[in-house]
This record gives sequence, structure tokens and C-alpha cells, in this order.
Amino acid sequence: MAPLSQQMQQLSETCSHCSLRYLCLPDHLDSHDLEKLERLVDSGAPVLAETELFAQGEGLTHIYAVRDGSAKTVRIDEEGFEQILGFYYPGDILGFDGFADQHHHCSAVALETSHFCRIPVDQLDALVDELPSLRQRLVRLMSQVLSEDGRMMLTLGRKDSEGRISSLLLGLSRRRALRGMPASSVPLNMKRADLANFLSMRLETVSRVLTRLQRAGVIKVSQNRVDILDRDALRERSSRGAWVADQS
Amino acid sequence: MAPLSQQMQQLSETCSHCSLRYLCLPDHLDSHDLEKLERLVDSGAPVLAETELFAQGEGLTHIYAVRDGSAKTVRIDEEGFEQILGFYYPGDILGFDGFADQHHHCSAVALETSHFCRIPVDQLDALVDELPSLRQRLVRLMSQVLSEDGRMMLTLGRKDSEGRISSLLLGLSRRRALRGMPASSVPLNMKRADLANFLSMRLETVSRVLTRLQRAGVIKVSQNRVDILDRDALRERSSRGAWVADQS
DNA sequence: TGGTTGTGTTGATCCAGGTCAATCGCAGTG
DNA sequence: CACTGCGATTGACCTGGATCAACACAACCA
Repeated sequence: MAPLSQQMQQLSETCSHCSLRYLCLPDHLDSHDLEKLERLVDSGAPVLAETELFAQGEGLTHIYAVRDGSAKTVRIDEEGFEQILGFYYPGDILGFDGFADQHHHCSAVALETSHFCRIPVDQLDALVDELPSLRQRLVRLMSQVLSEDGRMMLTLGRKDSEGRISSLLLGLSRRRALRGMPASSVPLNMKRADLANFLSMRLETVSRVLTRLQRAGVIKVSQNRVDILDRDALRERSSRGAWVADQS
Repeated sequence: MAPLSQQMQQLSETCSHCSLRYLCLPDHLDSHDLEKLERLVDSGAPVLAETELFAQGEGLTHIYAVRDGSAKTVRIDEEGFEQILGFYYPGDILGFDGFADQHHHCSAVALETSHFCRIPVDQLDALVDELPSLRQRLVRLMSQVLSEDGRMMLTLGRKDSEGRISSLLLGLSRRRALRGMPASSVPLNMKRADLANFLSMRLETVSRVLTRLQRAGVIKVSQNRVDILDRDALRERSSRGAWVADQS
């Protein structure tokens, strides 16, 4: 733990020097606007694994940017069923769905010891009115999420278990690449049960599919890390088994 | 057709007099701001069934509000599989997912002869910078969609066929109520294949479930219209069969 | 050192719903 | 009216993956 937290302290505290600024809110902001945004951001203490950043139903006071580490969002529906809505990595923003009625519609939980930038929404709100570039950036980020949700619905709806796992792995890999991290080795920091929940499968099936893909030489699984050995084969499997839609 | 278009002309052309203003963009705008918004809106000619409002990949030039009638959005993924992302009714906005990169990420198609308000995004963009209330409204609407997408992922992921159909019917009914329309009689203007695609089922299954629900006395199906006879039973079925998640 | 708990893998069985195919009903249309 | 075509319904069959259950393996503690 000690070496980890030391490492963290070396991270820049300012957006202008943050290596994630092009993925995160600051993108497209000029240095003057960025400075104003920076003043809102509170990069607090490390958050331990399994700790809740915010809870479903709670009032919206902050949104969060993952600085380092990872998180998941979970939603519990009226009947008490739990669904993981997404996994979040450095540069991703948590809390967008709270703008609708100033309350969070899902909970956010750290997957490992992580750092988050806390941004108070009332101040952000005021700043957004002041800075058109920030407003545009915010809308674009939200729109991006919308469009990714669409992709996810497609995956959940049309793909079989192998397709879902393959898509997930490729997706995680792609997001690593965006962050300049080695894309062929993706860490699965979440538990099998989380994966299963997210993909709407049972954890036994997740396990089986992973070993099947490993036996086929497409990936190599080692507890919490998957190495992609044959990206093309994985892509092929991510679409195979997806059923064709009936035409209308 | 003639009587329909006559009926349409009686609709007010201005947001201020539109019966949908509290669902749509104008909500929370004062009369002064509303007037400015109004000037952007072009309520054009009727759009025939099956006509595309905008196509996936196309540049984002307008967003659309359903004035009357209905529409669906469809997304085709890399492998050519088609997924219906949503159905849209009066007051709903189409095109939000285009803000991400100024291109539409899905296509929008009218389900029946319908009218839409066209709003040019460049002018909207400028106006949003001018009117904080409009900016806030826009963000809230987008956030609302986000949160509804979450609900949909939950439905797709965790519910069986009966649960999905029941949820859909209740959802459509709820949205009718919001618009002050009779909530117990839901028109299914889309085809069975569309329903099936949206819910990620086969159309045969949709058919079977509908007749099963009918035989159980929960609903009454008559070609393009479903009457909800026993709302509680429907609610009960919408959650039954949803499987419990493994705890993490 | 053995017990316990948490997490992942594997095996055996069963059923919801996908698949294929036949039929029906209604709306155009020549 | 017969014909055609599209959409919806129903039936019979079969398979992917959920379910139940056993087991493996590591970390942790008494």
C-alpha cells in the first residue's frame, strides 16, 4: 500500500499537466478556461476498493473523473435486481445520469484503490454558463456515453456468450490503447461475478467461455489479466453467433 | 390522408402554444427565452411512414422533436446487425447522440405519418450559449435519456421474454399517461418484428407471449393496439422471471 | 497445521426460447 | 372475385446457456 500511495503523489494535481486531459473534461479548453476548471477540481484522498463514491438515489453534489484506478456503476431496479452499467477507467467521468433530476440513478464503486477528481456540480454548472467551450465539451461527453450505451444494448441483445466476452475484451483493449497503455494485455480488475452481471451471463458461463477462448489459443488467461494473442480471431468471434435481425 | 393532414394543421406552430412544451425542450424556459427558441424551430411537412429523418453516419445538422406520430431509431453495427434503440413519441427528441462527433450514430425512421419539429444544431448551439436555462434543459434531457438507457439495459439483461414484453407495455403506457393520453390502451404502431428486434427476441416469441398474456386475461390484443386489463398482474409479470444477480 | 472463507473452474442436467415451417387473415390490385 | 404478398399466429423440434453441485486453490487466521 505504501509504495502505491507514494506513486500516486507523483501524479500532477492540475488538469493542465494531467496526461488524461485530452480524454477528460479539459479537452478543447484553452489554457485560460482550463485554469478556471482546475480551480473546481478537488483531487482527494485515495479511495479503497469496494468503497462507494456515490449511491443511487443520493442528491447530485459532485461528478467524478477517474484519475487512476477503476470503478463500476451499479443500478438496482424497483424489484431489487442489480445491474452493472459500466466499468470506468482513467479519464472517464462518473455521474452524468444525475443531471436529469439532481439525483444519482446508479451507485459508483471503486474496483481497486483508486483516485478520483471531485467536481462540485453547482460550481461546474455556473462555470459551464460562463465557458461555451466547456458546455460543448460536456454535451459531447454525454453524447458519447449515449452512443456507447447504444453499442452495449446491441451487444447484450444480439450476441451469444462468446460474442459478449470477446466484445468486452476488445472494448477494454481499445480503451487501454486510447490511454496509451499496452492494448494486448488487459487487466480484469473486476470479479468474475461483476463481469457476468455486466454481460448478463452467469459467472460459470464467463469462466467456461474464457477457458474455451484460451484453449483455442485466442487469449491467455492468468487470474486477473488476459493477454490477447490473436486479435483477429477475437474480432471474428465477437460477431459470430450474433443473430441477424428480421427485416421489418 | 386528407382528414389527417387537416387535423395536423390545427396544431399550433409555436412552442408557446404547444401542448407538449412541458415534456419537450421548452420546459422551464421563460416566455422571452422561449420566443427565441421558437424562431429556430421549423415544423415542416408531414413525414410518411418508413421515411428516414436522418441516417447513421450522416452529419448532424438538425435535431428533431416528435410533434405528432412516432418514430424509431435504428443502429447498424460494424458487422451489419441491426438494433432498434428506441421508440419515440410526441415531445421526445431525436438526435442527441450526434453531438459527440457531429455525426448521427443511428438512423431515425417514422413509424407512421408523423410531424416533427426540425431544429438546426448550429443555431441551437449558439442559442444554448446565450440562454443558461436552455443549456440546463438540454443537459437534463440528455441525462434523462442516459438514465432510461440504463433501465433498458437492465431489462434486456435480466428479464425473460414475458418480463420484457410486460415492461415494454408498462413503459409505453406510462409514457402515454405523461402525455395525458389514455394509458390503458396502448397502440403498437410498430411491427412485431420491430418489437422483437427492440427487445432482442424473435417475433414468434413476441407473438406467443402476447397471446399468453391475453389468455391469462392480463391484456387484450387487437392487431395494433393492446388494452391493459390488469395492470397489477402486468407489473408482477414484468419482474417475475428476472434473475437475481450473484453478489460480488 | 488444519479450518474457514472467498473466488474460480468444471461437470451434469434441464428448459426457455431460438429455429424452421405451415397456416391464416387482411389489404391491395388487376 | 381470385390472386398475391405481407404480417401475425401457431406448432414441433433442438440447442445454448442457466441451474445445481462438486471441487480446486489461495489467503488468512486460530
